[in-house]
Amino acid sequence: MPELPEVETVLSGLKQVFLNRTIVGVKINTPKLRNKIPLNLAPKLRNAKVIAASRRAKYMKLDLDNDHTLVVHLGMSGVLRTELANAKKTKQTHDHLRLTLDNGTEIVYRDPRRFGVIDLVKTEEVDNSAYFRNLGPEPLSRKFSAAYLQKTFANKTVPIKQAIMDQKIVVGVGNIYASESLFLAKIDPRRVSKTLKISELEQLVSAIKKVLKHAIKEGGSTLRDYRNIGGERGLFQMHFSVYDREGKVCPHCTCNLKKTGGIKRIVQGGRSTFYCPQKQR
DNA sequence: AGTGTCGCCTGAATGC
DNA sequence: TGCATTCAGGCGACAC
Repeated sequence: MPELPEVETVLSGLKQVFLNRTIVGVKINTPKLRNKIPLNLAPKLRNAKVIAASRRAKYMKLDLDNDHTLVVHLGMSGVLRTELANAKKTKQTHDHLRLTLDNGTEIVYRDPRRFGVIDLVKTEEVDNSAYFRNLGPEPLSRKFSAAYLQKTFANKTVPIKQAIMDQKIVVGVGNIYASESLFLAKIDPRRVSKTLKISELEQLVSAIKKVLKHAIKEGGSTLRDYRNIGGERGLFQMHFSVYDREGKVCPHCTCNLKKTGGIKRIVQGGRSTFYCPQKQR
């Protein structure tokens, strides 16, 4: 669920409450997420101070002052949020982890579908861990360029929509932003990756960067579960051109909706794709 | 090696 | 109203 813009938004909130704070309390309610929360998590977190926080792909990394790094992935339905110590509690059915900081702030990890990850890795080993070892470049870095995609796509027969969601090719782009970026780049999501011309790859790279930056500015997209650390919704869903808009017109549309049927929904790799057959070729 | 399918989980929306 | 079915933003394990 949460893609790069949502994770980036959560991270910036986490930095504000977490950095240079010491964890004084750890409570694990459900150890079984995508992986099991490790047994040494609670003792290692207790009395540790968070000295740095960063994002890689859709993962957050919280570096502690004891040479360990807390790795967090929100999966499909994960929410991290702060609660004041005495605030009225909402239902806690899926609150899997609860951290208490030295100023009384509580941070709760809630994840109904339990596809998320909470793990603890030695800081010096984290970038070589299974989570990070095989990831492609960050989409907002210079390494993610048309030339890079041209090389990477040389023999790729998968549809372009699936290729840009492949975290080995480029990280952070999930189902929503893949559809939105392809619309902005005017590229049909079904196109075989290796058939894209360099000019199209340039459009695509620039569209992905633009869409992600815009979404970060809007605090991400909230369809259902996603919230930032203060419990607020993202706003980028107001700016969707095609995602979740089957049968509607796309922005600046001049076609006859009755004739064309508007935005189309198809399934690729088991996931919904939305696109405009008139504008995307 | 590259590609396609399945399953992990729960909850909300939809259909009968 | 109640029950069954479908779908959801991710990702890794498989089989071919």
